[in-house]
Amino acid sequence: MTEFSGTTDPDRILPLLWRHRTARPATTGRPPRLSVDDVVAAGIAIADAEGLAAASMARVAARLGVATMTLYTYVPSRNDLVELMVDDVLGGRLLPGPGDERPGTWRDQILLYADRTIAMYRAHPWLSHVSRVRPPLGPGMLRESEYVLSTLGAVPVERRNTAAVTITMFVTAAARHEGENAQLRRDGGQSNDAWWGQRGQLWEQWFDVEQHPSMTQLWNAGGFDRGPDQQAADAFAHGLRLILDGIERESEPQSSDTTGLRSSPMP
Amino acid sequence: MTEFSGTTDPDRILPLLWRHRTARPATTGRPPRLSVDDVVAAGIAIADAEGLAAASMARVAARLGVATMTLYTYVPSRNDLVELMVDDVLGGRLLPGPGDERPGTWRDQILLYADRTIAMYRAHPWLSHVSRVRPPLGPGMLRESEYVLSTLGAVPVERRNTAAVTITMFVTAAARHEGENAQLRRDGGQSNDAWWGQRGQLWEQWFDVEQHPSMTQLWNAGGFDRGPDQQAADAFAHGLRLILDGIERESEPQSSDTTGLRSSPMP
DNA sequence: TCCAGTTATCGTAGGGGCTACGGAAACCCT
DNA sequence: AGGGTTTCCGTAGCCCCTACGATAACTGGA
Repeated sequence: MTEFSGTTDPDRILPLLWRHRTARPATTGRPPRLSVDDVVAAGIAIADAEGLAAASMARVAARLGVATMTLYTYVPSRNDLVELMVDDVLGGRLLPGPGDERPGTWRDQILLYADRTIAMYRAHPWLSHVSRVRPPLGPGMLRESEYVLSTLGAVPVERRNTAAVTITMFVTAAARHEGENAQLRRDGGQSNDAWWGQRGQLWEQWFDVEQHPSMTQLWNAGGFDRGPDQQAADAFAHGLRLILDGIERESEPQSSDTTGLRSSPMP
Repeated sequence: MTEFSGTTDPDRILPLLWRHRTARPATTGRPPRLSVDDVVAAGIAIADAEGLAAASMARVAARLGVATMTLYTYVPSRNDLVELMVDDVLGGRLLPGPGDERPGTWRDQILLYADRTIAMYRAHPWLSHVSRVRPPLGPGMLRESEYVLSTLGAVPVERRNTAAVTITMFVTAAARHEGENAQLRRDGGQSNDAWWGQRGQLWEQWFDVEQHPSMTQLWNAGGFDRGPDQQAADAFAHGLRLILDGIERESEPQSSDTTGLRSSPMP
């Protein structure tokens, strides 16, 4: 199940997210053995390998060779540590910023965003455990917002943000699904297909054909022949295409395709 | 953050999900003080009021007036308890089954599904903490699958399941978002808008205008005037409409709207 | 040299959580 | 009344987060 985050103090977490150097590096006092980046990197490494729950304060500290309580010098709480880990990984997609090279059409730009996001959730499945409703307001998250919006210059401003949020929500949901899948596969040592196979008794022993005629009909027609992972992939590709088609259609000023989103590169 | 579930034994959880009465109610031995339904109901009540984490074995047992370990007579583990809670709540939507009355058009049938699902996540925000990649294979979950598929009779069988999964994934993601929102609002005693307001310093102190031209431009054009909750609602309505439009369009045999999905009621 | 002053390190302890194990309790039937 | 069976639950082990306070390590000035 998913951890959420408790309330965090914006006055503490924002400077951390942006790696604010408190005036000068502080010339007095005992010098630190670690940095915030060290702690975040250790947390990510453990979470990547064994899941977010394994990235406990004790485990992270052990990996860094310090006592558990030492971490609290660098990070206010475990929740804040997770938030830092998330923003770090979000930024790790290296989505093109202003001036950077990028694909020519807005569609390919969105597909780049989608691909990198899915890859990110595959590489860091623990991301799926973190809600993104109130995301970390750090450079990684803002870079995503900027990139997605920058691909939608041809959408009228009144509708542009709705389009961006629609795309972001859909892609994030699909990636989260994929990440949950990867995590379950690793933790249980069992693929999704194997999991379903192990539950074959459902159909013979518990499934009621009378109550589920549409499923039965589709089953007999071979509609479930593709495994659950393929189904999810199909649905993602299909849904994204429908959404992009719709946005494109709604952005055409009249009915022709001489202007508007259709294959318009970034200005 | 989100809890996931560990591996569960299908031979134990499936009979529980379907509330298998082990042959006869067992006439010998000490009679039980509770039922599985009691335990599940208590878990749901606590989770509804205080979140999934609060629904610990100790808290559930206390609410039922028994010792903690007593629960393990009814339920193999806390993970299994959560799975039972989920299937119970999924079934609680009471989506129309075969023969039950339902809206006339497939679109309205899908909207019924979407509305009830969102309402479910609002009423039981803890659902957002549970992955639905390997869902509980109980009556509640199957009822959902049957209903969604039953609305798509006009989609060609080869594409029907993809359409169903696309819709389900999108609606579930939106509902999960809404549930996370409700949970954060309750736990932090703070609305989403208030949360953003509290972080106003982001824009003055940390935000880099040079690096985020598209955001800045849209901000100045009033593109962010609607708060985050309204944006999410807009995106959900918009995305669902685009997906349903696309499915409808792809299901029209030719180009006219005399047959196909367009306003075709269930057979 | 030595001593504040300052910052980092971390041991202890308190409050929760899940659940394996095994003994006690409660009931039916003979 | 006694045996068989099922439920009930106290104990204890292991893990997690973090408040608090004592201690260590370093700088700069006297």
